[in-house]
Amino acid sequence: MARKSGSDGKKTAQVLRAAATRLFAQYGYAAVSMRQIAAEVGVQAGALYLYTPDKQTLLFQIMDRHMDDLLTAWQGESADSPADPMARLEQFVRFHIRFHLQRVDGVFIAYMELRNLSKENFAVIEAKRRQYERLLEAILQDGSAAGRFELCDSKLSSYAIIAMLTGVTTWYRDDGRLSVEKIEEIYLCMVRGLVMQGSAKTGS
Amino acid sequence: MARKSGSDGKKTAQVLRAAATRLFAQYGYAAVSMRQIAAEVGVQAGALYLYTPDKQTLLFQIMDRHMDDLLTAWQGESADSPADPMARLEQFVRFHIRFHLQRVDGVFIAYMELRNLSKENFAVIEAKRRQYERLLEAILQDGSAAGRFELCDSKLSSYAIIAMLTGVTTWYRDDGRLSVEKIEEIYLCMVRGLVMQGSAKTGS
DNA sequence: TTGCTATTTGAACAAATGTTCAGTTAGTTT
DNA sequence: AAACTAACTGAACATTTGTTCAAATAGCAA
Repeated sequence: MARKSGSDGKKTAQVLRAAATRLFAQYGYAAVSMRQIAAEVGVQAGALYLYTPDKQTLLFQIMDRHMDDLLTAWQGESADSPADPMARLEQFVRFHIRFHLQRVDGVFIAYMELRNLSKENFAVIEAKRRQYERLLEAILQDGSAAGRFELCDSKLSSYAIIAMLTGVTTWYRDDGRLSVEKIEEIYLCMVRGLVMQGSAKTGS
Repeated sequence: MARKSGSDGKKTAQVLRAAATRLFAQYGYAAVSMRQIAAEVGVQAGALYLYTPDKQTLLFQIMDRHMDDLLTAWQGESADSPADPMARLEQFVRFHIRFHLQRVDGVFIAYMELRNLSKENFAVIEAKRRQYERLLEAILQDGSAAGRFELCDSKLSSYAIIAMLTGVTTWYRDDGRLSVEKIEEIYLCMVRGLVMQGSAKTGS
């Protein structure tokens, strides 16, 4: 019935976002209640409505922030992009794996909870996902036009590469047998093979 | 309060499974109620408990049946497996894409609803998923041992290939620009490049 | 026709849900 | 010290949830 000692709105907002992200990733949006999230934050459910108009907006803002962070981080990363398409592809692959392994919960939600978004919210997130996918597609098309790649199909190659790269988050463990650097190397190796397919044919 | 005219338990059971599969895939297990499933079946919620002990078991049985169908179908498909590892890999890739595109809802649930399974149910499904993944890993290892593949990493190659193949279900449309056959060819091409990566290096 | 079985209805039950808000206390400003 | 604002509590609200089960009807066998 009272304000808690030491309460700080900014701090609570951050704790709320982190708690909601973790619980949505672990159990799923619809399976987690506002009361559960509140308990994790250390407040009552009613207090959450000081920080979010409703549960749907809470989910949307987590996903939207994740996509914005991803696109912004790539913009910074690619500011000094090399000219060589293979080097740019390498830059993208390393970036994708590194960024995603640092935000496994956010990535998980961004891919798993699309169905729980309202139509309008879905459209916003979908547009940003397509924007990110087009980044890779552009790299692939440039490389193909420059004769550096021999793609099986431009669009499907970008779908396939994104799928395999994002798939890393489904099995990666911090204490696993492979470091992030090693995983980057191995996935780079596989992606090179995938985009250089034509050379593989002539080599056999 | 009465039995419906023309009611047939076997038929209702099949309709229930199909309706639950479609609704779980479209909205998610936790977001769909037994009343919604019942409405889709054309009965009241109480009637569902003649066919399933509870909601969790309904989900589990859908996922379990899907995995059983997948493993059984592969067993039939690979009964006359060619000896050449590349041909066997091709067989697997075609099979995976074809099977998954014929059961998009089932596939979706099998991958998306793991979190909603109880511990015991999860263990059962997880074991079958690993069994399927090992099928591909065995093909890759045999090909590598025979000198036909030059893998970047045996285990990660199988993870990456499964991820990209399964990812097809996230964008495929029946009326899209590509036929299932064409998709198979393109993904085969990409998978070949991925497993022949070493040859690509020496070719450059 | 009678008796039995199968299949369903419809309401009940206990519990949980998202959201609201008057009231209370902590922190800040005057 | 007083006044104001911020941050929370706790209960209420309407609704929904999974599940149960007595009763009713349809289908089938004798």
